[in-house]
Amino acid sequence: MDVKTLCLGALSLGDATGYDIKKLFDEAFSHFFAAGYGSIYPALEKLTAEGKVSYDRQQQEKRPDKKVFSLTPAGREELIHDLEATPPREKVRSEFLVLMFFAHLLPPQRLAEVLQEFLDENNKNLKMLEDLEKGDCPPGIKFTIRYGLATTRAAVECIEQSRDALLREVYSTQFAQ
Amino acid sequence: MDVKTLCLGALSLGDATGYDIKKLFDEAFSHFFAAGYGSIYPALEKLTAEGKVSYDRQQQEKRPDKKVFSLTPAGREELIHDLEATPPREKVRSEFLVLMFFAHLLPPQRLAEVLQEFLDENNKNLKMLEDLEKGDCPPGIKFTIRYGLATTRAAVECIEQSRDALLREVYSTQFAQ
DNA sequence: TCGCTCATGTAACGTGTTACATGATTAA
DNA sequence: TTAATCATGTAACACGTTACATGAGCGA
Repeated sequence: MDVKTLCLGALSLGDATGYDIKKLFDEAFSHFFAAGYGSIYPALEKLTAEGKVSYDRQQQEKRPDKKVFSLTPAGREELIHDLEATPPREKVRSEFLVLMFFAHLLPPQRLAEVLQEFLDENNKNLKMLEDLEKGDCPPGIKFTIRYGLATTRAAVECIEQSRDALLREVYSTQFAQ
Repeated sequence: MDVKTLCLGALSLGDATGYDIKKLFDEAFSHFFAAGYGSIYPALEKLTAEGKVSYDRQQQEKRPDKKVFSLTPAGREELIHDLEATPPREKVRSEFLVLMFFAHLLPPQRLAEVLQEFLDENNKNLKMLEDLEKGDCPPGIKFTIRYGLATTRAAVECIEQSRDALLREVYSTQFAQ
């Protein structure tokens, strides 16, 4: 599953421009899939070439032209087949946990900063998810929001509970060096 | 931060072969960073060329030769500088949540399977983490284990609580199509 | 006037994935 | 006899990231 599939998915919710799709990645998809313009626009181009999406060029006053993309029937089929064939995986790449793993190699002040920054980041994400939760949406989408809330809250609680002890212990134990 | 940095980190725990390092990725690092032989061996080669690791070739009876790598002083410095310069990010790529987001496009049976498979996978990871938790290790490492346990348990609970309602609701609501 | 929103895209680069290739030993 | 463990590596490919390039309108 790649950015192309997610673009098909985005368009299954309604017609959209590349710009609109990017916003979807930054909002509704943000806690489980990332993509930037550099992968979205080429993906839409490939999908167009494959006949899985089509677009309508719309001229605008005082704005650059828009390409409003729509899913074609072939695109909808492709999306459904992709989804059916995708095993439910989850891959985390956490630079935060790498830093924690090697916490004893960081200067104490930096370790404290790292914990605070990560906590702030998570709280920001929590706010975004809480806002999303208020909206009305299909049960599948609602589920992704609740899942994000549950795991992020668990992360925040875990850090808040361990932080002080961690800062004290890391530099007093002699495992390192 | 890339596989090279993680290899330096692995070697900061003690000398090791590429094969040993792969095991570390599959065990202690597995819930926050992935790497296969195809990225580990080339990383060790580059680090050798840069003078950040060195190796001792050990002949073995009935086994292929081993290259036992060690961190050089330059490598240890590089590791520390890398860690200090790394912002605490976390990136999730969850094909599972993509499937949930578009749950209404999956056949009911497949949706049930997907939920079960993902739950099984998480329970397997929980067991691995629970085993790791029993061992004695530095506080930073202990923290990564507890963090993994906390977030994975939250995920499992969230799925168990929502699963039945989700399976019922997804196909009865009319948001889709 | 500063920064944000709208709007599209390219090109170079870095990185990682996958499959392949080899092969003996050992425990079930 | 099957699968797992030990042990190393390569090559092609896919994919995504980053930085760059452009530019008007609008609200604070």
